[in-house]
Amino acid sequence: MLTDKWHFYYLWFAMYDCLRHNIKQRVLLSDREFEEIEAVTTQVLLKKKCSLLTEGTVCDFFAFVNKGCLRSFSVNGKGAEHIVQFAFEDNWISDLQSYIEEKPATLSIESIEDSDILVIRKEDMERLFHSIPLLERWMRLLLQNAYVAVQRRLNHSLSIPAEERYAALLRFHPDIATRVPLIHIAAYLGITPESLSRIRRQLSSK
Amino acid sequence: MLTDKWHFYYLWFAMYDCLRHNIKQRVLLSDREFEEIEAVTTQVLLKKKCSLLTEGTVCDFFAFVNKGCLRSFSVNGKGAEHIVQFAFEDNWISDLQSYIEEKPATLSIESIEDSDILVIRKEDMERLFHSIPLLERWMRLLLQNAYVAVQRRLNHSLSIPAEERYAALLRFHPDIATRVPLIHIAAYLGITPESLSRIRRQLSSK
DNA sequence: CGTCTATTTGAATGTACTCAAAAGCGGTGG
DNA sequence: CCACCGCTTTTGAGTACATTCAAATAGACG
Repeated sequence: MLTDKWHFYYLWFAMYDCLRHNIKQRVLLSDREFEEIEAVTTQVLLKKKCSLLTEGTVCDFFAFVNKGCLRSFSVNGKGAEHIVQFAFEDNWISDLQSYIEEKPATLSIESIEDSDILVIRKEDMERLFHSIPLLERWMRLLLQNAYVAVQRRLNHSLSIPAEERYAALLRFHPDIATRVPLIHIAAYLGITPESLSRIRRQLSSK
Repeated sequence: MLTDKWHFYYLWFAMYDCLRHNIKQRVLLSDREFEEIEAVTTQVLLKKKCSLLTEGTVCDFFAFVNKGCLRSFSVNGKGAEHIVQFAFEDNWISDLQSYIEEKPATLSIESIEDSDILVIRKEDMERLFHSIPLLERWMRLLLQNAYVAVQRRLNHSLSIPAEERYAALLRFHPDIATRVPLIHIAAYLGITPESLSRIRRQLSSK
């Protein structure tokens, strides 16, 4: 999972820039508080197609993507994968259900590209909640956002056809088509790779 | 929306029992704190098929269902309804997106049965967050749950066929088939009423 | 350059949809 | 209390669209 030869280089003071910026969007913390958070983060450098979480183990962490791209997914009885979330730069990813209930994860998390991740363990997170009460609010806001996003996605998956959903996805993430293999986007949209391929042809002929 | 002739009768001390019980599941509050919450709740008695929130108005409240059943739904361009949530007794409902961002709601909320609702307005809620810090945690936990639930539903809607999703819904809410019209359950599952009717026939022949 | 995987294409199949009509059910007023 | 009306649910037939399976092509990587 960890690699020694690697191509992300950070000046010591730049490694947490993205994380700080991300947290600042929701709550205002002091430098000391940021340092407290940074003290409990672990950097994980993942090569493409490496696993950060495997179904069946308890997910005891939150991961922040500094660089690269991860996906969380479940595998059904017939071996088909269903993608719950893509996490690009500046996004958080976890198996919340497993994290909260401390039960074996039903999701797996894997890198799609070589990725640079910051991980915070649950026990550290809980400690942070006590020493930095504002983080409770931060977490609430993060969850609110995540909830609204997944609800919108559910609604769309029920109400609009796959072709439009794909077009909307492209509008929101213009680079997803080049960065993420078609097979994963299909698994995200809930259709077969063949169908998505045909949808692409249709869209490009317009 | 409000009705004068009505068939829910409460002893003064029983009206908030269900609400207290619901909050106690997540955080431990003092009687004084409960009273503070109760002081800002408004009881709303809704007849069947009455509206609590209409698409386009800002949703500035959280509603708790004491008795009865509500649904939140969106209407797409072609007039088709898609149900986001059913809220039975002991459940919360709102248009979180509208509530959070204070923008016009994309959802509507309506009663399915005669219902007894407790409403808390956002401004009061924010005040409560300040005077009862534990409520911040309560809200976080509520959101965590809601998030996990909607994510599971999204995952199921992508990965398992409507027939199994309906069977699972019945296992979780055995009374939904009698309390909620087929047409709404179909709108919840994302299929046509005709298809759900055929699914019912198949299931009952087993 | 060759192998392995991802993507595209084609044809046949099946499932869910639409449209139309009949049956069932609940509520209302005579 | 019963007859009627409107709405919900069921049933049927034809259709459209996504899927499956199979094969060809294109791309990525050592």
